[in-house]
Amino acid sequence: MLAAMGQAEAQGDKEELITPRVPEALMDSTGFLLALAGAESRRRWARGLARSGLRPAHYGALMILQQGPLPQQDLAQPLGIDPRNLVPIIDQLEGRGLLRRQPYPNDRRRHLVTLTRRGRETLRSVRREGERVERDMLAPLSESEQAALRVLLRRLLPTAPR
Amino acid sequence: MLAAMGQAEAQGDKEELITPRVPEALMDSTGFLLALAGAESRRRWARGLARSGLRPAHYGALMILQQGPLPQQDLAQPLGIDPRNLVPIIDQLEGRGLLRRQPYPNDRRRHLVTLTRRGRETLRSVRREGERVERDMLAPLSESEQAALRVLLRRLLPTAPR
DNA sequence: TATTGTTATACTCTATAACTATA
DNA sequence: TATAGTTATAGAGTATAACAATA
Repeated sequence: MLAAMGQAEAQGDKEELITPRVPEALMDSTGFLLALAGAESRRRWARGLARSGLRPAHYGALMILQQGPLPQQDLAQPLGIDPRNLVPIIDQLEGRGLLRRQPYPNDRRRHLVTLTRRGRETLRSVRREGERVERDMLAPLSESEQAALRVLLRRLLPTAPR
Repeated sequence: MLAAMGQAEAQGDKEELITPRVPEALMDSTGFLLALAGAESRRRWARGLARSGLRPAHYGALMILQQGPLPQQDLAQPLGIDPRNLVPIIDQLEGRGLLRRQPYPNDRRRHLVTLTRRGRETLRSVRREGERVERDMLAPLSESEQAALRVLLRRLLPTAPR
């Protein structure tokens, strides 16, 4: 069935000779599907956050800092953001009073990034929106399928090199 | 266990009081995991293709056109690329002689994009590299897990709105 | 010498608006 | 009136190079 569609390069004789087919070639590539689904997820997230004036990277940073203060390196790494690109993100969040750079105890090179009270409040409301976006995106999958997907992705990610 | 880590905002007394923890909050969000894994996949693809002077979008376009000529709209859609952003991609590929714009039979607005012989040859070699990248990226998963992931992603994607 | 945070910069990606030619 | 392709442009994301302060 897949082999049957061949090259189809010679153009025939009828009208509508080209019907847009499902791109089997790409659909068989898990890597490409991942990139596609990731872009889609990012797009939806960006749209959902736009109202609050935040972008996906801001959201990610706030989410992680929820668990406690971190130096910028340790914040950048799990976000998949390069430390130098994180600088303006932190700047913006600090400018809005959602977090603070503080001195790191025994190492004056580092800054300890800490959520402010206002940052925690903002996060709470923005989180609800994030959950809505996620529910929408994952709607085609059943609960158990969503769980399976999450497990697979978690096993996939830790290996990701910088 | 999760609740036990609390806010940890007050700084204590010992050295190394902050240990970079796994970001549980984000790891529970399938949407964010998707975006992360997608970005990683894209990054690896970009690196692997760099030698041939191609980028992920080029690769995707060539892969799809393998199945036969298409008008630009029908090429853009499955790639998740906006038609206007596809224009320069097609330009570049055409400039390298990997494909051609041709007249579309009964509708002079459209261009039928067709792989050239050289395009097919290039694709063959680039494909091998792509498969290597994918193998690397998916290495943490077993064969059957990779298949499961592919199935889930395929079910997830068709709904994706533009 | 190596590491943390930073700047400057360039290139890619994605999106907003609007135009041309065809239908 | 609507659609396919296109242009111009701006903003966000990502990467290359290099630097200052500190370890």
